[in-house]
Amino acid sequence: MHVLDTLKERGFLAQITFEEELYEQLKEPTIFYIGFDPTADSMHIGHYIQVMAMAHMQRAGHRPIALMGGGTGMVGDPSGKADLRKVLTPEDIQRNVDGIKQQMSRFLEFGEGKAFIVNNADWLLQLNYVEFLREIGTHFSVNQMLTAECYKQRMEKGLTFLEFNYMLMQAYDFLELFRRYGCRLEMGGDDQWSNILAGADLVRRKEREKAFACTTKLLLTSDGVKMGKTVKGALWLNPEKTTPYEFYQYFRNVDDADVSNCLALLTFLPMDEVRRLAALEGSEINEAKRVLAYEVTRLIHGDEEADKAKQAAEALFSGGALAGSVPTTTVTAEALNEDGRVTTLLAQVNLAKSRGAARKLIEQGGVSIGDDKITDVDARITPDMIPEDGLMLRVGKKSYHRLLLG
RNA sequence: GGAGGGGUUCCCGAGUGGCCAAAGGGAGCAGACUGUAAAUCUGCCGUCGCAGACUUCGAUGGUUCGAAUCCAUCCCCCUCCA
Repeated sequence: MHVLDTLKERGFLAQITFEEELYEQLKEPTIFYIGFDPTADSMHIGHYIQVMAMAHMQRAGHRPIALMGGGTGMVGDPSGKADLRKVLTPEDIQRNVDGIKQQMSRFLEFGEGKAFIVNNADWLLQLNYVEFLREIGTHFSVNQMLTAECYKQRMEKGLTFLEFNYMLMQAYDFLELFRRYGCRLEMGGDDQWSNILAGADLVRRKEREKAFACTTKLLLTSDGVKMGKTVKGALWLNPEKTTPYEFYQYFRNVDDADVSNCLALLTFLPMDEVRRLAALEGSEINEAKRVLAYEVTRLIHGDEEADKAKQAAEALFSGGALAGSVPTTTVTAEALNEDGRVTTLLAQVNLAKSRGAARKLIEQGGVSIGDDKITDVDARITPDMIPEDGLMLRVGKKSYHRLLLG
């Protein structure tokens, strides 16, 4: 199956340039790239979808370049953004690049003739302003740029010249990657369409060679909101930022309408299987959600963590035995004797933001100890209440924390 | 550079001297109902908290018994003109 058809079938593709020609091009091994801004030391779920697209491409015999935006990061992409990004130090960027590369290596093969990483700081930071204007600037029409969708929002709010240049820099990246490595295709999120298109155009104009652009759909919920937002912020791939259990639960709880899309985009399950699972109705769709949550967790955190998360979830929600992956805190008898109030403990283990918040949760009937709902705001936990295998604190239906006596 | 209009709690947006921790909506959290879903209904929703206390309305000063609201200066944004 042609890789474009694979990507289409799974719902990755949003826009493509010269579709026919690109089909032909991809019949041969092709070097392509996707850019990532190394603004954090971990990817989140939005990046992950890009990496999945890269993985599909690599499996089809193409060679991925992951471009780190160490240089463009110093300017900041204004597309859809409200504020300037802060400038990162070279050390920050290196650390972030390392973190991201490590996460990517689960999905991409790096090495000789395989995927590789480059940083656009290597060429962008030493550009000469006048030379750049004369070589690149002449190819951009301000009139056209101003009509680009990605600047629309900023045209109403205000756009600085600094950010206005972002498009030129990103376009220049493509040209540079073409010159250095013969890269012919840039992929990216659909919000990058204008920027990506500008790059492909630039290569065609400067080099009179074929260059292509295609964008992937953004991971949106069926309401059109960006997916991957949690109480704590983004849904990160780094287990220290988002635990495998939280990660599992996020997908276990997706909206019915989003199951099909997530399965296709975020897992490698064959499409026949995806269609079968997505067709399940009523409460049966929970089966599909279990598969989704398990598969995605497994791909990102490995079999072992996925098993733990799954077991923990099943144990908690079907009232079975305690499992290993629930967040746990060990408390001493002395500490409990001194202040064993439930409000204090909830705040301590982060199930509630503060004692005041904990108090409100209890007042609303949202807190349980073991299987008993608490109604008394001043309830206490004493050392003898904690059994050998721990005492389960619960807020709402989905947040658990186990107390051990130590 | 000139003229006018703005900056309010996570977001949108009311509030023009005490009744304002600040309407309304959205988001979020909790409860009921469910399928660990959605929709709906209910409660919470600045911080810490038993009461109560403390800090917010672009910034800094001032007027006043009392300011998000009045005055001065400054910063930022928008519109029109140059």
